[in-house]
Amino acid sequence: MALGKDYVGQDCSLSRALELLGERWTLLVVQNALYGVRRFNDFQVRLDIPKAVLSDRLARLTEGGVLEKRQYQPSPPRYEYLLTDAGIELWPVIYTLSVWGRRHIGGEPPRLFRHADCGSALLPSSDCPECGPVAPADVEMYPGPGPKRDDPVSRAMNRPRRLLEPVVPAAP
Amino acid sequence: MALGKDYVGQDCSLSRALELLGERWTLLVVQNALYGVRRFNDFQVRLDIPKAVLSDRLARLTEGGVLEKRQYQPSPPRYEYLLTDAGIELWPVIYTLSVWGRRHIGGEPPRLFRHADCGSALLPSSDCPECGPVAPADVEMYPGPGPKRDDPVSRAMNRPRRLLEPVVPAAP
DNA sequence: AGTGTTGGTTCAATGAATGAACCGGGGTAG
DNA sequence: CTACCCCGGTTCATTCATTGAACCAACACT
Repeated sequence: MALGKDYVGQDCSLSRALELLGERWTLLVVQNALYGVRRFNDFQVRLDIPKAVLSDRLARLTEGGVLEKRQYQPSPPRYEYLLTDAGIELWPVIYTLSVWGRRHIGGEPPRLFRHADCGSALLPSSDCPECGPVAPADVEMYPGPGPKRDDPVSRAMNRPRRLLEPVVPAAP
Repeated sequence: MALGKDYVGQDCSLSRALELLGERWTLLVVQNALYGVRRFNDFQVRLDIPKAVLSDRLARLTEGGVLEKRQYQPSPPRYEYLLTDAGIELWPVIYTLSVWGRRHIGGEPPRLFRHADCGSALLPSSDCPECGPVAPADVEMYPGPGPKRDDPVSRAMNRPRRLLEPVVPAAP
C-alpha cells in the first residue's frame, strides 16, 4: 500500500488484509461491486473517483484476487470486473462496518437489506435472524429513507434487487 | 480523511465509517486497543508507526468517539486511551477482516481466539459456535503458530489473556 | 468526416506519511 | 544538586499518494 510501502513488521492477518484493502477508495469499490457495478465507467460515475486512482485500485484488486477482469464483448473491446469468491466473502465485513457507521456516526441509510427467502431484515452480523448465515446472492437490497445520489448508475441501483445482480444503467 | 478532504458525495454509511477509520494505521490502532494496548508509547513500540501519525490517529479516534483519553496518574502526568463502547463494537469488523486475510492472503496467525466460557474457537463472524454472540470481554486470546514481533509490548501480549485486558509490558 | 462512448494514461499541483530531531515535565541515581 | 532517562508528544524537510484536468486510441454511429 502506501508509503513505507506496507505495514512491514506487523505480524497479523489484519495488516496483510489492509495492505490490499486499506487504501483510499478500495473498500468502496468492493462495496459497489457487491451492489452489481461491473464496468469502469459505472464505478467512475458512481464514486466520483479520479480515473487514475480507479484504474490503480481495480488493477490491485484484480492482482490480489478480489476481482477478475473479463472482456465481455470482442468489438468494440469492453471489459467488466467481477468479484471472485474471495471478493464476495468481503460482504460481511462491508455490511458490518456499514452498520457500525450508521449506529455510531449517524445518517439515514439509502439502502436496506433483507433475506430474499424470508424477508427478514439482516442482523448487524449480516446473518438472517430466522435462517442464520445468508449468501450475498440471497440478500435483497431495497431503497431506504436516506438520501441517494443522482446519477444513472445510482438510479439503476435504487430499484429492489439482489446483491451481485449486474447494474444496467439507463441510457439518458 | 484524505485529499479531496473526504468521500464527498458518497451516500452510504460505509463512506462515513471510512472517513473516520479508513486512514492508514487507524484500524491497526483500534485492533491493538482491543488487544489491551492503552498507552502512547506502547502503541508506538508495537506498531512501529511515526509518532506524528500516531498522535493524529489517536486524536481523530478520540474526537470520533472510538477512544477516550484519560489521565491515569497526576504526577508525572500520564495518559491512556481506552476504547469506548462504540470502539469495542468494532471487534467483529476487525476479527472478520482478519480472518478474511488469513484465508485469502495467507500466513499463519500469531494469535488465536476462543470463547473464554466454553473454550470453542470463534467462527469467522466472531460468534461462538456453541453459544452465539460473544462480548469481546469474554474472548480469550492465546498464541498461535505464526511469527510474533519481538518487543516488550508484543511479548506481554503473548501470554493467554482476554481482549481489553490492559497490557503491562515488562521493564527490560 | 465528424461525433460519441468506453476504457483508459499522463502530468503538474496539492496533501499526507515518514523518520529524525527536538522538547518539557517529572522521576531517579549519583 | 546535577545528570540522565522516561513519557508523551511537536516540528520539519523529504518522499510518496491523490487529485483533476487534459489527452488518447479503438471502435461505432450518422
